[in-house]
Formats: sequence, structure tokens, C-alpha cells
Amino acid sequence: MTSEALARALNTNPVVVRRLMGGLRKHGYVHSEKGYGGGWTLSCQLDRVTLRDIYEALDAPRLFAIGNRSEKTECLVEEAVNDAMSGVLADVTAQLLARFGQITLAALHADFHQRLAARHAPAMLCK
Amino acid sequence: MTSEALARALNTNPVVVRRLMGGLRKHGYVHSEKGYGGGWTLSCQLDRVTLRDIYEALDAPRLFAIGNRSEKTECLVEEAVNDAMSGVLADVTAQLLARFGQITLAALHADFHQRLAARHAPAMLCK
DNA sequence: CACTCTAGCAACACATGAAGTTACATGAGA
DNA sequence: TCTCATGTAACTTCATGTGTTGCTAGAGTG
Repeated sequence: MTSEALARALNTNPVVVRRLMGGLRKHGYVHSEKGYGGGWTLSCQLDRVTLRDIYEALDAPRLFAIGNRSEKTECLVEEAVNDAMSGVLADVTAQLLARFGQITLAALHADFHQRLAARHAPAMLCK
Repeated sequence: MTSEALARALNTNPVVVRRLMGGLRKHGYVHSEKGYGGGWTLSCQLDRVTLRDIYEALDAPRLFAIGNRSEKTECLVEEAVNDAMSGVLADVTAQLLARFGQITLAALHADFHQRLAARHAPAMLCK
């Protein structure tokens, strides 16, 4: 599949797609080929890759909208609050990643197909 | 204490302080008085207010930097991923708030005083 | 060999939201 | 009535993520 086609499907831009896919390629989840007939191909088993793997392949972007605005401070109040918060945030981050680590792409794939079937046979829901 | 003085201590602007303190006032944690001799006064017991209370008084701003970019979508893949993620995010949010709910301002206050003592008697640490 | 199609990449432009700023109104004491 | 303070709206600035353009390089076609 070309970046162009993916971008259309995702309502975004081919360059954005390449940026994201670049991370996935570095980790061997996808493969890309240049030139005529080129594009992206899957190169991993869906049941061996998790949301956590994807997150980390994407360079582990910031998870939280809150947190210390500076690591070092002269202010003892700020220090006390930072310590209290960063302990919680670290624990919660670990939990979140652990949960993401249990969600495989295969599971999402299966979920998608279930939704697809449901959409094509909506009458079943009305019984 | 005036917004002006607080702003200096926090390296910010009096108006920003008023915006934040406004939330705390609405919940009765602080009291403000206008005019000469006015400013902010504490009006709660520090051991009865938690970080979670503060967070909610500040109108519960976004916690996560990740998440659904749109609630409704036509895309079944997006739907599947959103469902998987929002389940995790909801659980993790609950955990985070629970933890914040256990951190009282009194505890932070005590922690601060401990740091203050340590700073004034640093020789103790070298024994 | 020229042409087209594709990814790779850097640099720039735009959008969004948080934080900071200005200006003015209101209320309280001197 | 003057000064000092909060209350608030409107505007500006800044940071970050997203989108866009322009160019390079590689790969197949005719």
C-alpha cells in the first residue's frame, strides 16, 4: 500500500504517514519499497505485536498532559509536589503500558472483523 | 497574601494566579477579599483536601496527551482501537485519581517542612 | 535513456491550546 | 476621593503537534 493511499484512508497527508511508518519500519513491523510498484508491506505477525510495541516504535510520545514543568527547582514546595506526583505518574504509566502490552494487533484485527460482520448483518441486532 | 505576591513566588502573573485561585475559591478551599488589605486566605483544613480535590477544583483539565481524536467515527478500525484504548485510559484515570485522592495537602506540607529542616541542617546528612 | 512512480527527508507553514498580558470594572479601606 | 486589591474579558505570545512544499534518490516501464 502506498503512503498516498494510506493518507487518503486516514484523512491525512502522505508525509505524515511516512513519518509514522518510519518508526514502525525501524522496528521491523513494516517494510517499504521505493519506486514503481513500491509502498508499504506488513512484515510482522499481528499476534506478536502489541499497542505498547507500536507506542514505543513511535518513539514513546508524551502520555500525560500533566506533570513537572521543570525537573530541577529551587522551590521546596514544588519539589515536594513534584515528588508526590511523579511517583504516582510513574506507577500509572507502568500500568498503562502493561495494559497496552496485552492488546495485540491480532485482537484489534479480530475486533474489526466482528464489527464489519455486524455492519453487514444489522438485522441480527433487531431480533 | 495578594495575587501579586503569589505571582512573584510562582514566577507568573497575578491574573494567572486569580484564574487558578478562582477555582479553589468556588470549592471553598480559599477565600478572597477585595480592596485595601485584601488578598487570599486559606479556608480549609489541609488534612481534608487532597491533590484530587485540587485537580477537580481546577476543572479537571485533560490528564492524557493521548486518546481519541474524535468520539464518533465511520471507520471501524478507528472504532476498534478507540474502544481498546478508552477502556485502558478509563481504568488508569480512575487509578490516578484514587492515588491523588490519598495525597493530602497536610502531607505535602509536612514533606515541605522536612525538606526545609534538611536544608538548614545539611551537616546531619554527612555524619 | 527518458519517464513515471514511489519513499526519504528537511524546512517551512498552520492550527490548537495553554500561559501570559493588558485594560478596565468593582469593592474595600485610609 | 484616593489607593489597593480582586474579577473578568479580550488580546497576545509561546509551545507543540500536524500539515505542506520542495527536493533527492531509488526502482520499474517503454
